[in-house]
Amino acid sequence: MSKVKISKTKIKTAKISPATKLAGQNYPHQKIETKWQKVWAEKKIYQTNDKSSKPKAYVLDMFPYPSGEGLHVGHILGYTATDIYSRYLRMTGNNVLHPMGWDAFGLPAENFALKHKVNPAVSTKKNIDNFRRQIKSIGLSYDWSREINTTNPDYYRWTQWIFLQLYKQGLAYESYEPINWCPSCQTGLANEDLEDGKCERCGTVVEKKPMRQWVLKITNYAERLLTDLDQLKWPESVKEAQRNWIGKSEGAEIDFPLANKRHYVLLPGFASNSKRSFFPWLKRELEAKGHSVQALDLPDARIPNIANQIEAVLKQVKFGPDTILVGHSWGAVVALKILEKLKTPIAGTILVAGLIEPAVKNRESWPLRLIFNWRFTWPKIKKNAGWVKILRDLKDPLIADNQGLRIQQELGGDLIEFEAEKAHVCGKVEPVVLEHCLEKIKIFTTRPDTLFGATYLVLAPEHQIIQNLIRQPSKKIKNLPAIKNYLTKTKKRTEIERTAEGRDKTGVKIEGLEAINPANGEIIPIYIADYVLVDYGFGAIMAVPAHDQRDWVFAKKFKLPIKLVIWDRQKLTDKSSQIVEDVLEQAYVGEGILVNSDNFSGLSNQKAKIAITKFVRGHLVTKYKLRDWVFSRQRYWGEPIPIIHCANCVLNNPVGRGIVPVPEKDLPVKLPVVKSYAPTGTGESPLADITNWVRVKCPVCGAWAKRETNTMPQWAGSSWYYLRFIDPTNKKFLADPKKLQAWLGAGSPLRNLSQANIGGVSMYVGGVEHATRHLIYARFWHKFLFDLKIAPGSEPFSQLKNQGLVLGPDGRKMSKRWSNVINPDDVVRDYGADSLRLYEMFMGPFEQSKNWNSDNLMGVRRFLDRVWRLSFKVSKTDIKIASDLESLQQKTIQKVSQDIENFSFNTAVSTLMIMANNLELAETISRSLFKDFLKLLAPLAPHLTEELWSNLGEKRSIHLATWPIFEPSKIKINSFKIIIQINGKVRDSFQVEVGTSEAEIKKLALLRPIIIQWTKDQKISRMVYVPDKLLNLVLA
RNA sequence: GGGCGAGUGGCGGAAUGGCAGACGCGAUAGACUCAAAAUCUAUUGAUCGCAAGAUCGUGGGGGUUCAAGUCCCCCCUCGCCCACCA
Repeated sequence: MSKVKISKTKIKTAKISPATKLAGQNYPHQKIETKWQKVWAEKKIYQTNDKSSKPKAYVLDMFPYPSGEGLHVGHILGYTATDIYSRYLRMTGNNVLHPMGWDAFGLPAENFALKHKVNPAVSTKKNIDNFRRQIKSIGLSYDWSREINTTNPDYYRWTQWIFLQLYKQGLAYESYEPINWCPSCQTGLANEDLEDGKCERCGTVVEKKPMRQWVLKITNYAERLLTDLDQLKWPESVKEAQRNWIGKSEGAEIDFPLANKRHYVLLPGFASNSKRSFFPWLKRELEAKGHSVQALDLPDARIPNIANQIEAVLKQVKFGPDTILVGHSWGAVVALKILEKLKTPIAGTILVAGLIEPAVKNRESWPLRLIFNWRFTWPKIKKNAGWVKILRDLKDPLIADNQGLRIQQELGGDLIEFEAEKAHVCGKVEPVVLEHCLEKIKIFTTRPDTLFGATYLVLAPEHQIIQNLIRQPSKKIKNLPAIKNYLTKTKKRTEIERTAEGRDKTGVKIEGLEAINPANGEIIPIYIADYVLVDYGFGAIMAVPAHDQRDWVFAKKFKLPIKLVIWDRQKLTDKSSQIVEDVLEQAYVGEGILVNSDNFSGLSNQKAKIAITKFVRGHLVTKYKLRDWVFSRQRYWGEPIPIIHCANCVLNNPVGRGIVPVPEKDLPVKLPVVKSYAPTGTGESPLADITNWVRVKCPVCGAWAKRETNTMPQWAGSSWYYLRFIDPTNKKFLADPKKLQAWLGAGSPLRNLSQANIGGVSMYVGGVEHATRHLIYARFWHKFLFDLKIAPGSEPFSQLKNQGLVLGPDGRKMSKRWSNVINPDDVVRDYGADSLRLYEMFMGPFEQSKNWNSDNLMGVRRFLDRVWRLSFKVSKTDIKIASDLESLQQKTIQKVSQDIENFSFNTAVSTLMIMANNLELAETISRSLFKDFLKLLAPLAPHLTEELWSNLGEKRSIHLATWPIFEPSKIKINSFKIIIQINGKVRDSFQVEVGTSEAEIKKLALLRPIIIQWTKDQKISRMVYVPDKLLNLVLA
């Protein structure tokens, strides 16, 4: 799960102070540490018992991606913290689940393997062994009986199982949309895998490439992913990052009709004519908008002769680039046949309740089945059709249900499925037909209140209208070369160049195409500009330069009109309507009152949002920046997607596209072991070449079929692993629901959340870099499993902490490039695991980034040596403890407990240092006092404390002992110091007995010589007394 | 451009609005030692002063308060994340 990149050379490590500094009275860390690690493993003292009745706590680290570089000191920071926390919770009487595993599928392992010509399975195993050895060497208290590995078929069987459930719920689908393609890694990537338009792995600039992909519909969960954030005890920055990533914005979708006049040709259906159904109404409506309309009657309507019909149409109609052909039912078939005959393309084609096969419901004897030759020359039709819209009545009693999709497969275009006013779209009035006959540009805006100020439209270069424009150039477009030129330039520009260059706005006007502002009927120009993104909203915006800074800049550059429609209530004057550019120096984006907006002028802009949207028949909608999760990788080292493609099933049911999920009983679909797994670069996974693996009998029809050869992305296995730890060896299910309920169900006091019922891991710790990937993906899968009633709560991780970055001694990120990498193995060897652990905790606040400093490491080692020497001063039997030492002990218990609970490990360490310093002053140390001290230190330095504990004759491990109880009554204070301030400045202090009254203290203070000196000749106007602490004398 | 976080000795860092600098590192001096290391003891924010002590001091500027590192406003610097999202 880590982003650590694989190195090719051996890591150079930074120098740490030589071990010789340790000579003298120090403890033998190597001997002690290996000894106790062995004992703990043999006695299995960290194994978690599901059946225990103690309160449960699930403390989890983000499991590592086992890279070839080995464990990083940054990993250890997080792992040590959770280890201390787990040990503390155990000692305070909780049943703690604290497991570890390996997130081992993914690109880096595969790239590493390719480079070194070993199988990724082999190198991965080697890396895991090394990680495990290193982790064990620092004495972390994981329950190793629960170790999991995402590349193990017993594990990924359930990853595949979850995918199948997603598929069955319609949340996994095939897409052919252009996606991010990394030419170096030769695979598609999700949006989340990009950094600055570059591949997050290798830094190569990604391309947009259309290809077949599996995609997960995470967008269905956008709203829940957003709102449930409020209930999580997570760092605010991570929650904010997710809110940002989901990117909710509320606004309106509004249609801008095109201003150009068209010539509509309407063809009626079988046995019908231009006077029936919606034809007369549609003609009237279109003519009212200024278009010309020919509603034709076809000859021989009841026994159609296609040749005659085509001839009749061609005779009456002059087809040109402004023609829009509308065919209803059989008329749609005639329309296609006419398109076959045309020499030049028309503007667009609308097929209403159309068909292309004699697939008609309940009409076996339909005459056209026999007398018509159902063959079409599709490429010719496609070339001439212009834009295509296919309208299908969802309850059509005649036309077979698959015809809409079949036409789309042949012609492309938009398939609109709706419920007609009358069956088979035969109503006198069919608004959906009219709506799609009229050409318009749909835009999304968060500011419908500014609609009257929309002075032009801007389309993304990839917008459908522009694609159509290029394919079927209308003579009315006067600057086609300039448009083409701009599109080519945009294409060449990378994502980075598009966003860099100080965000200089570029664009080009479409000469000869105009739109109508639906609010005021003004005809406005249309521009193409790459600052509009195709995959957000509708890839088109209305530009309101007066109230949007980007539009402002663009309008200034292209000298477009700027029209003020909102103005500050305070500055509102009679002349507001003339303010515009000469006063405005930039867009006015604030709230205000509408001006220049017809009847809406005078309204507050908030109210106008709804009113204006309603006025232009727009809709209030919510949009999200979150995109669906591109889930295929064209690579070898990942979980195979459990899908079979069956050509035979396509024939039987074209709508199903021949996608057959692998039956659950056949899981796991094992990744085949092969010699060559290099990426092909063709957009196919290397698995495609493994013929005997790809070839498989279709589980539905039995014919030979092909396996899906794409694999899952690296983030699949980590999206549910925390569930598997709960029941890692379950053969029947991903985990026993009862155990899931026990460990993740809501209501555990340790989760300590105000809102109940979200459940989840009690404490989850890992790097902040997973804010928008792992942590969003896992929440998505968890919510999905929650909906399936498998997960017991709606959130996977109720509490999250991010460890800060551990930088090199030079303050730079640890990297072989700077030779500043600290190898934990060296530290463990020279200073011991306890020193390493304690040092990392002592470095600074847990969540802050900090530099490595070997001198400071030496400091904590000295502390441990001091504790070692203290043990020689311990009394044989319990002796009386001095009261001030006892008070200190109680304060230490309280502070260390609090600090561990709050992850303030640095101050916990310093508190223990203070205690040790005080113990050192004593001739002999009370046995019970020292034992309590060892317990407090045990979570932080488990080896040394275990050794000293056993030296005191204890037979049972200190880590199974009970945490000392804080007893405030034992804190005995006889006197305390009162600070005397004069005007807030400290001037004096003195000791007073406990119980001295306020009046007495004031009296004593005024008798002090220093105070007399400071206050002489001056009047004390006020005395502020803070009980037991301070007295402030305020002089007049 | 937006969001989040942070600015405190020579360094890492501590401080429920109540003695700024806990604890540790480093440094200086001393003890031990033939010597070194280790260990122990003392000192260690700056300035002035023989001293007692005084003044200044938590990025900068204002404010609230008897009292501000801490709360409020403005500004500067650094780090991280997101970024033409209409």
